[in-house]
Amino acid sequence: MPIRQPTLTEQARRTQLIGVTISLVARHGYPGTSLARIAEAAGISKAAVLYHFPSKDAVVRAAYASVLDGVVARVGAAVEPLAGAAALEAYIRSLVAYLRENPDHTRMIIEGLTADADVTDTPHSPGRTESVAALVAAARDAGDYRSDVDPQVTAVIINGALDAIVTVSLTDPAFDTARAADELITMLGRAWGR
Amino acid sequence: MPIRQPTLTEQARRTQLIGVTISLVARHGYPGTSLARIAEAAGISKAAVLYHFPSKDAVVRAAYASVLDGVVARVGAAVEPLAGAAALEAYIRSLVAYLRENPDHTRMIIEGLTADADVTDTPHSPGRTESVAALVAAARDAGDYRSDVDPQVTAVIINGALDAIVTVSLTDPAFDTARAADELITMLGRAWGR
DNA sequence: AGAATTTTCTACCGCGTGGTTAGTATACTG
DNA sequence: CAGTATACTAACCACGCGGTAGAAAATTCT
Repeated sequence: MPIRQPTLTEQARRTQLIGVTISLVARHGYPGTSLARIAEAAGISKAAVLYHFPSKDAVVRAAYASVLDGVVARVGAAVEPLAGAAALEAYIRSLVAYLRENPDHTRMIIEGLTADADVTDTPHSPGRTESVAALVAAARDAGDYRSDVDPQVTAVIINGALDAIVTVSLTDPAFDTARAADELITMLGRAWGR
Repeated sequence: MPIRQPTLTEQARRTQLIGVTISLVARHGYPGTSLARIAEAAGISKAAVLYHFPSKDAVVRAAYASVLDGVVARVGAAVEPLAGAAALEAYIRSLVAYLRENPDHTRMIIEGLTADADVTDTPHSPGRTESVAALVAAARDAGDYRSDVDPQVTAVIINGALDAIVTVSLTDPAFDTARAADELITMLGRAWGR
């Protein structure tokens, strides 16, 4: 038996630990999420947690990767079948919708992208700006957007606006995120459409 | 002697402590800024720090208030003499310029507005969205912007875009923040101007 | 049933945290 | 010169942190 196949309980525990870690980070932030709290929330001891993961940091990183996978899958599915400006609009709408539906994941991501610049430098998904810039460039090349649009700068603005929309919606549940997304799309259309 | 007037050294120590705290937060983030590190950076003992401030938290809060006062003063001076869309544009440009010139203050502010939602709830300047919304509404009422602009949503988008521009500029010094600010202003003008 | 392995717990370790206490130079003041 | 407020330091405290050691359950395999 050259490879170790994960046991059933192993799999279950890992997903459970990832789950409780996500909600803990959502509730208490990164620094407030200690090994003891993770263990307590999962109903096991600290040592048991470190039996399934090499370190507390690994648990948090696994949880972060998990939520990131989720949002990437959802947004990817929404964007992939489309092209041009429609793809960019699908990105905006699907991202806002997903994060609206999963506030815990949202908290986790927001905490994550402002991770301390201590030893571990930015896990800050490095390709996000580039991905959106590519969508903007595609919309331009498809003839939907003016040729003088700056994909890089526009992408930064779009992502910033999205983060703000989601962040506000966390503290103000009455905030209409779908409407805000539409407003952003309208702005983009008026500014760069042709 | 009903009121205590601060001594000269008292004043000096306080400003010094605030200064080192700002750079510490900028370098190591909020959680990485401990009382011992503040004391060491200032060249005095922990107890001496707590002699001038009631708690470590008070030091950090004072430092945060200090940088906030600075940016408010600068942006306020730039915005005040103007009106309509010009005031909003001055807000955008002066904010970006100030934060570009004071990266340490920027780090501090960015760390601060993502403060842990633990016990201390958001110091997240609550009036920022409202202030910008007021500027947008003023631009609308002055006839510079369409009457169907939504000040609240637009303010959220603007502030988010600004945060993103500043954040990117921190990790990518080559990023042209002034150009990005102009781009944002152009977008706003095309979308809502008349 | 018995052996082997997977999973878990209790107890502990060293460390860094924010904060306190007692004592001590210094300097100003009556 | 005595008295007092200022501005500090060294030592200490309790606590929560991530992580480890070894034994004890639980589970699975033969």
